[in-house]
Amino acid sequence: VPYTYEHPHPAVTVDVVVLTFGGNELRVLLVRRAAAPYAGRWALPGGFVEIDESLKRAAWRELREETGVTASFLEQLGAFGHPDRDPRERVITVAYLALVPADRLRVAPGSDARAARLFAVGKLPQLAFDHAKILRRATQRLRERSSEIDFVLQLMPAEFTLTDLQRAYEAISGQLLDKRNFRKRLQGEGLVESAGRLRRGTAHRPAELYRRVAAAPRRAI
Amino acid sequence: VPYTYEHPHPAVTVDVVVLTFGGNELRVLLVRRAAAPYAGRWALPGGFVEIDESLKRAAWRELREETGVTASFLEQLGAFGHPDRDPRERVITVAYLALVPADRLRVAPGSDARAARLFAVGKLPQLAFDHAKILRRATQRLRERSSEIDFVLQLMPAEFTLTDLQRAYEAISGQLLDKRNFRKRLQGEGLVESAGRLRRGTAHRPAELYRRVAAAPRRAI
DNA sequence: GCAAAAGTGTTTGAGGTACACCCATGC
DNA sequence: GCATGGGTGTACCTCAAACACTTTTGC
Repeated sequence: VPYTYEHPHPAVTVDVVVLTFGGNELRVLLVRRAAAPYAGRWALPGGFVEIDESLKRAAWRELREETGVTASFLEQLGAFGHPDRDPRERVITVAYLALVPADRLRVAPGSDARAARLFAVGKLPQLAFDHAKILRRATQRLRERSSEIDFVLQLMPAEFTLTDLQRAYEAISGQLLDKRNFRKRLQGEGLVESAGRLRRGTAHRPAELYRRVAAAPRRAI
Repeated sequence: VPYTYEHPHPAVTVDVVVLTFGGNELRVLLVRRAAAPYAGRWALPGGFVEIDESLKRAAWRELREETGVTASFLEQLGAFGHPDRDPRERVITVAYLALVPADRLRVAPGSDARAARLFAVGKLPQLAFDHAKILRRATQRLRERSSEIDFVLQLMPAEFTLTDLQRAYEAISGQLLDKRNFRKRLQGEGLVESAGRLRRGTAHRPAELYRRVAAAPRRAI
């Protein structure tokens, strides 16, 4: 069934930058393209927006189809619409940033049997389309907002040590922090709480495990 | 000439939130819709993206067509794509924020003879589509970034007094500032310079006029 | 001379930054 | 017992906020 319009219409897609933190570095989820254009290249997961679904819902659906994950955090980065960013036809994409804790991310390619993998943000292969540009925007946004502690907390697994959290901060902001100052800052926020357990099995003093505080208690006036 | 596609394609528009400052309040440029839907309602200036122009260029073109102005500042706010935000067909819009100095804005409706007017952001008529939501996003963005002084400077005319500038700040941020602290802050930035003239004709001591410093001198490392 | 806005420095407090040592565990 | 990262408190410094009086003009 062909669809006809009086004026030319662009196609609209969503692309999702899925970031997580593991192995002491920031990682992004990429899928390998099977079809042309850019067959064989790595790309951000994404796809066409259905005609009756909202943009955010489309991003959420694509994310689930490709990763089986419901992101704890999903925010729009903006629209990218350079006229020849796709060689087939005019395609405008709306990019989203998803933050996913490492332990909730099962990189099992979804319905379409494409390869999917995590890459360290520092060591990327060449990407399809303008996805490198989109990814730069995503990491920039993350850096800008990394001072909001609960932003970075979205990347942490269910239980983590304060040193784990500090490493994530340092990787994102690109600068080293003082351990005592970092912990002092955390105390004031009340966004983490002790899990009451220790991480055993290390060749040194075991670290206390923490978890996110469930519902961010909004401060009253 | 009809255009046909295998899958349904949404229409894509740009809408521009043109903000300026005058009469001691923040103002937005609106146009009155001639045609259905929402005929007679006020709306943000905007229109369809041509098939071979970039999003920013489309925003820039629409802005010029409606106001005859080349904005000194134009930044994307994001995409708005709720499935039934337009009753005709699925329309996804990419919203832009434009900041224009009051003295450069000639509200002369462009080629299409629609009425165009400035409205105080505090006293708006009912708007077409989801434009109220887009406008809220715009003023929020402005507020968030009003701490960057050159952001607010984009709203000022060629020559202004320091009190004018302070009033603009206060209207945007919604809180009153201390005159001496405000001026102290400005000195450190080096973003304004004296125009060497005074604003005469007031019933009190005349104020010194200032202007923006031309090219923002990026600080060296 | 009176009303009205312009212009100008100092003090204080809060928050951020720098910094060093003992502790608990595995091997 | 030694190597390794975990955990803790204080001094200083910088920047933001509070605050009042004199000056210049038009009428």
